[in-house]
Amino acid sequence: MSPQYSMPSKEEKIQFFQSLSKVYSQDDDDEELDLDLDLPVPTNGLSTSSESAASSGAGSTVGKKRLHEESPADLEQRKVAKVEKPKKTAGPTTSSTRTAQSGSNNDETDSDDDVVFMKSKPVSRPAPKETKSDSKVPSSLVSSSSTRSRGNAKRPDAPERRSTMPATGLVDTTNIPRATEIRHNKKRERMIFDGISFYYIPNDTKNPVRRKRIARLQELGAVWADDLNERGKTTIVSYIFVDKKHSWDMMISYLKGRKIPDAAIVVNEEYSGHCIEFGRIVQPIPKRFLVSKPQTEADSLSNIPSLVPAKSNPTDHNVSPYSLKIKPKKPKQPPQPESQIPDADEQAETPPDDPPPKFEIFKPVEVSKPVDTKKDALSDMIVKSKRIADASMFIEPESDEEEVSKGEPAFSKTSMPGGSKIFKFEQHFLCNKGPQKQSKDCPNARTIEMLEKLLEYYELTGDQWRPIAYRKAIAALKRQKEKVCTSKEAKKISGIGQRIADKIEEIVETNELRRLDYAMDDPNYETLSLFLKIYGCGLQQAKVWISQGHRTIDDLLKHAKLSKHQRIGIEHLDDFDTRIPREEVKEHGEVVRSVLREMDSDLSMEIMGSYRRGKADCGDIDIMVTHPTATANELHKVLEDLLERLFESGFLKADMTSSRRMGGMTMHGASQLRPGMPWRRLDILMVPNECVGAALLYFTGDDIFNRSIRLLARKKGLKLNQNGLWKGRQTDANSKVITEGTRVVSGPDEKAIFDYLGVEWREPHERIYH
DNA sequence: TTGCAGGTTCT
DNA sequence: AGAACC
DNA sequence: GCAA
Ligand SMILES: O=c1ccn([C@H]2C[C@H](O)[C@@H](COP(=O)(O)OP(=O)(O)OP(=O)(O)O)O2)c(=O)[nH]1
Ligand SMILES: [Mg+2]
Repeated sequence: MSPQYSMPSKEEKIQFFQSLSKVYSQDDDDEELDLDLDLPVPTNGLSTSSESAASSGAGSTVGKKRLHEESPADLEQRKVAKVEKPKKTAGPTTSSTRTAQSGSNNDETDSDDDVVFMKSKPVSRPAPKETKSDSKVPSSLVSSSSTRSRGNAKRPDAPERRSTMPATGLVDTTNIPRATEIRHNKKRERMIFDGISFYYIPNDTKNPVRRKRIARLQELGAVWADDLNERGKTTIVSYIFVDKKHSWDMMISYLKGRKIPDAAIVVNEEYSGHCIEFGRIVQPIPKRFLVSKPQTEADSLSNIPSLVPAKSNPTDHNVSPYSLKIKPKKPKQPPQPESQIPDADEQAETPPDDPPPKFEIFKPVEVSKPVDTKKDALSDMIVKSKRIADASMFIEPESDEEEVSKGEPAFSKTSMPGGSKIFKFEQHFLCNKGPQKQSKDCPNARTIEMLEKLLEYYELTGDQWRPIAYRKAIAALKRQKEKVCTSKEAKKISGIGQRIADKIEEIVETNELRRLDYAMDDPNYETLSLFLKIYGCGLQQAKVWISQGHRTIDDLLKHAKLSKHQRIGIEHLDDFDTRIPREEVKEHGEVVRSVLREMDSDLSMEIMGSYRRGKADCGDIDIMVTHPTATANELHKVLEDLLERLFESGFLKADMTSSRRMGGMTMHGASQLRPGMPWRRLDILMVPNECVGAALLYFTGDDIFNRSIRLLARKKGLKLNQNGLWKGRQTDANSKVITEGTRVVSGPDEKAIFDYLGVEWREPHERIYH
């Protein structure tokens, strides 16, 4: 192994935000960029479609990710988060000024939150230099790339620990600093909004992000007005913030005839964050922040087009205008590592709050990795695991950890190839954990809910591993029968380490998580979440679109370059983002089954995926087609034939695997039961008989279970894939076979695989780990 | 410090 | 080769 | 982020 050199410049990575803000920055020397990207800025009414799109699905969940599969809790909170509509229900607050907390209509969820970052550091243009006092710390965001253009990026310093003030519902006027006499708030931030008052459209805190923004405005000195012109009162609104997805017209109707003060400046919701970044109130860039009355229909529409002018980038736009560092080489295998500098500064600073990893535009430039490590490491691991298995034969279970669970507890009988039995070693795998209870009555429901939000956030981050760690931790927590209250208790649970344990304790004690507040504050959070719901759009693509200035689905339709999948994904954003009732899944399956029957009576099929695991609703329809004797080649032809028939019947609406190469055995498309019904994602897999057992295992999932049991196989020196369980099989990073190896288990029996691996059999419905 | 599943398809 | 997805 |  070649250890040390592998630590290249992780700091090369640039925080997404940071780069974005740079792009946008109106700062001195950025002119050219501005031109280049010409950010469109949403705000106006062109976001219509995005609105519907956004509201249709989960408000804040990240689509695709197979994380939580819908729990009542999820729905609940989405509902809350979703409320948007410009209904004019500005609560009848009595006082003329409000606080985000008090105004919150639905705050039982989280009582208060104050976000504070950038504490003492004078935000205003920190000297470009990055106090490099210490070598190691890459200082969260800025640092590394800071050199380029000035570092005006947000530089969240260690957030000050905030006194956990309950601020119970009350109005808590303490939050409303008296303008004149206060220079800094308790967090010692400059009160940049001192003396201004603002009104929000809509003027409530139903939306969590909006609430956050309002709270920030207040923290920095602004006064939240109850009405536009507090008649006879002192407050005269100086700024009107129009929240995302609200157009000028919506604002007018929201105001119901009330007049906009002449002096008021109407800006979009991003403006406040922009000022905070700069550390002072800056002149709003018209195109970016000002919301104005559309001249004429035509005009308003044509305004936007400038967006992606014929400019450069249509295709490979290198994303940031600032050609960031770009990835040097990054040769091999791990396409993208990611996890990044975990802690470094994070924990170094204030333990409680983490560092805000913001979104990064580029992947970390991983540098070369020791290629050879893999083998060595692997063999080491195998050796080690063997040793452990032997040695620990009699150790009792106690701590189980890792992954897959083979169900067995301490003594299992299953015989192994080598005559070994299941021991502690295997128990470490998740598989072993029993099925989890339903989220409903779980004593840790609230904790889980919060951690899931954080998980969602980390997924937007691009970190490859942290989200997995969170999923495992959450899964472990779900399996607990008792409420976990302290970090000490939490840490005992396998899959939960110090960091998450601390968060659990914080959640239990304060019912909130500072890290989360911080995360939600990210201005691109929502846009990123929205784009990621599009089938065919992943994190990288979403970042590119955002860096190009796109903010709504409409922007994408009008100006972005879309792949075939993405186009379909956008057209059916709502459909694909909606889970399918079990009954409907079955109907789709029956359609396929009947067609298969016409083709060859020996063909059979099974509905796999979450359906087979017994879920009440599924994200898609997974179908496996088998034949007792057909060869792969024949199956391929069967698939072509099947698709043609399905297409003709009008059932199959799209084939996103169209250029299926010869020999293709899979199909990914969309089907529709009857006209008018939603399109559903349909996945078909043709499986030759000798692969059926492994395919059953694979296609039943869930994915975490698969990874777990595969890791176990690996630790036993075997390889498990959808075609079988192998010994001596080697593949390259690209999964091209290097050494065939021999298939140790083949055939239609999935149980044989469990047996060979020494994993206790688990029914499909017990294979859920997320 | 290091690994974290293994594969397919499209661009 | 990278990205998205199973 | 967790665990070895
Ligand atoms: O990264 C992955 C994704 C999926 N699978 C397997 C397990 C999964 O059960 C099956 C089908 O994938 P799908 O994405 O349809 O997941 P699901 O389990 O069926 O859940 P959903 O209800 O979201 O469709 O493919 C993996 O092995 N690895
Ligand atoms: Mg599925």
